[in-house]
Amino acid sequence: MPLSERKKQILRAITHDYINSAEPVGSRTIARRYSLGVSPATIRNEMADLEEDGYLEQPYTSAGRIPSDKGYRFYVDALMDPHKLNEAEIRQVQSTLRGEHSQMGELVHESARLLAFLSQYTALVVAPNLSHGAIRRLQLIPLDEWNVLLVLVIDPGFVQSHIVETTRSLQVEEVARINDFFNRRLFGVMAADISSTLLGEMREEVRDEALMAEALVLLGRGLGSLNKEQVFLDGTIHLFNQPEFKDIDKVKVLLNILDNEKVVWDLLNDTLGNSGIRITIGSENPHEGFQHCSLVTASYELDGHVLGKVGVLGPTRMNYERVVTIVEYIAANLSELLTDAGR
Amino acid sequence: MPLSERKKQILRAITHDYINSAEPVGSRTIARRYSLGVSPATIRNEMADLEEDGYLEQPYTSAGRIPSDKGYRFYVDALMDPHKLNEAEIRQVQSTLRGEHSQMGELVHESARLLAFLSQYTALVVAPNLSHGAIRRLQLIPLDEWNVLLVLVIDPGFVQSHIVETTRSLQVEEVARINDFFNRRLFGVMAADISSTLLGEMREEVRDEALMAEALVLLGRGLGSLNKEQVFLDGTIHLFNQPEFKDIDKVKVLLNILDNEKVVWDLLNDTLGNSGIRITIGSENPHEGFQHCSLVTASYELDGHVLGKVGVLGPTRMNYERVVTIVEYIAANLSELLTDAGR
DNA sequence: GGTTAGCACTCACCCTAGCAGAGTGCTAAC
DNA sequence: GTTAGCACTCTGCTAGGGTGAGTGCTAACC
Repeated sequence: MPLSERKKQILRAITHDYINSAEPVGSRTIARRYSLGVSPATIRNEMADLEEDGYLEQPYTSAGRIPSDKGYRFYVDALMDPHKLNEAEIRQVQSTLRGEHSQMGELVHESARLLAFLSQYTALVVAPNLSHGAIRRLQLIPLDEWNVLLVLVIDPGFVQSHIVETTRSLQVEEVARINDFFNRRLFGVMAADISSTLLGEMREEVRDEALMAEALVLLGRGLGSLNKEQVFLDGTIHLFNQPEFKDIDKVKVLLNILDNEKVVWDLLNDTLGNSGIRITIGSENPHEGFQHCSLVTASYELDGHVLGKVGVLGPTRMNYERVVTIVEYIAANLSELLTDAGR
Repeated sequence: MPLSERKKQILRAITHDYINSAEPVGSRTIARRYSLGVSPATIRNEMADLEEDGYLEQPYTSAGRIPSDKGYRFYVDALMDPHKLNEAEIRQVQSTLRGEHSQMGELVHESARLLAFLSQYTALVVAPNLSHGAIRRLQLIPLDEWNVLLVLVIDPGFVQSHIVETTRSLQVEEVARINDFFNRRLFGVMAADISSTLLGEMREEVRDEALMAEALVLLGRGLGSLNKEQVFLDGTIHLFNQPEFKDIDKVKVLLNILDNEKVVWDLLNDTLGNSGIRITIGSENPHEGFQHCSLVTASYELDGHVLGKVGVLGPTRMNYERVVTIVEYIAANLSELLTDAGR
């Protein structure tokens, strides 16, 4: 049975109040602060109903009410109003992200900082999986007798470089020939597709040439480290400002979990391919340890392909209205910037 | 007046005990745990003397004693025994640092992780100041009509790359000519020395060639971002395990300070040029906010030049014997690896 | 003169009891 | 269906007393 309009108003009021104060909310407070035109006693009756239906809970007998995970879920889905970023905040995003970034990786890092700063919660960002990007340029640069630098530029401008050892010194013309061959064959190819089959084909083509075969080995070695997905964390310090984490042990547990890149990656990517904003509330989260946390994530994309994720982690009592707006805005900006960079 | 041998023994015993237990140490404990051959009463008398001389202090009347900053200083300078790393630890350092690092920067980052893990305190590392490294290779790679990638390899293998916009599309031969000119003129030159004078000279040489002049502008732009020194922090989580930081506000203050890269940099570098191990205890630290912390730092070097610093930050009640050994060992390993890489 | 036992004293820490305050559920009246 | 009144519950705070670790001092001892 759907909630009456008045119940919705009360649930919204309690959620708002609790998000601001972190204190259980009583019927008097609601009656005083939100003019619903009814007395505390009436609100008390409604609250009892809402609790019975699972939207609210009581930390202990005769305390005020706080929203349950189900309550937050309903609030997020049906009750909250979108928050507007103000002029200064928009300007800050624009200038920070559009500033000079000598490397694309820096842009992603910067996004995490911005996200943490604006939301005042902890920001999580997964850097693009480069193995799904198209190769734009691939070049060997001889350094000295035994070392060459393999530089890989992947759309829309991510640069990876690896120093690799060679078994013999390469001549300038040889390097030129290799570079030429590589770029002719690999321009525009998705890095992940280079795997065994394509390398095999190329090996066929150059069968008779020891030089090229060796170059292919170098390439393979360089591509190997491409799959590593980087996770950026920022603003863990904001956890301490939340009263629910005033107990130092809780923060310790959380930080220990977040130290594990794999976990953070899973956290953000169990929704891979799923674009748009996504909110995970408390117990909805599969990873225990985040039972009292909520996560708001969004993807950033290039040409319709999900490149990576940005997210904000905070207590379930998080300011969803604001966080959703911020995450959405930054993800959109990132997508836009990456697309522009590829032009 | 110098301390008697017995006073030294007692000071050492108290320091050891306090480092282990974090509890003020009483005369009975000392008599029981360390066989000095005297009764608690005698020890009490000696402790009273040590307090009068400023080596010990009492948190409150009729509690045990704890070392003062002066006490720690004396301990560090004259009393402590060097700690030996065990087999497993040595193997771990070797394998972690000597493992595959596609980029030198990763090596530095890895050192911070290792330092934090082994010491169980917070690790601080300043990455090498590249502007003092010799240029080994410098190369433009055309990406598309408007962008080229400037790749800079600096001894002993640090790679920096920047995408720069050009005002016009460059021909293949032009790029080759530029690369050739650059490497001929700049090989082995210290990045910092490229500044205005050398660029000016080069500009003279190519005065009549618009192409080269433009290339020089690109180079200047790329070099600009070289001065930025990166600071790595790791193991901040270990702060929480220290009883002196069980008060969440203290940790918050500390983390807020550490968030500021400039401060961390200053912290490590007020000893720049000064090689060897350095220990800063509590109030010896110029930055207030670190009044209850100690810092153990060492430089890592290349060819006798200080490249950067590694350090460990913990409470004044830190295990100096162990930390000093670890910091020394890792700094030495880093120096060695960097030197080897340059061969 | 240095060392030791004995003793009174101090102070943090822990536990308990009591009190105030916020908020509830229930009942009865509107 | 709504509201006022009231008894009840539970937390958080404060004050008081007991405990224990450790000291400084004094006097006796070698």
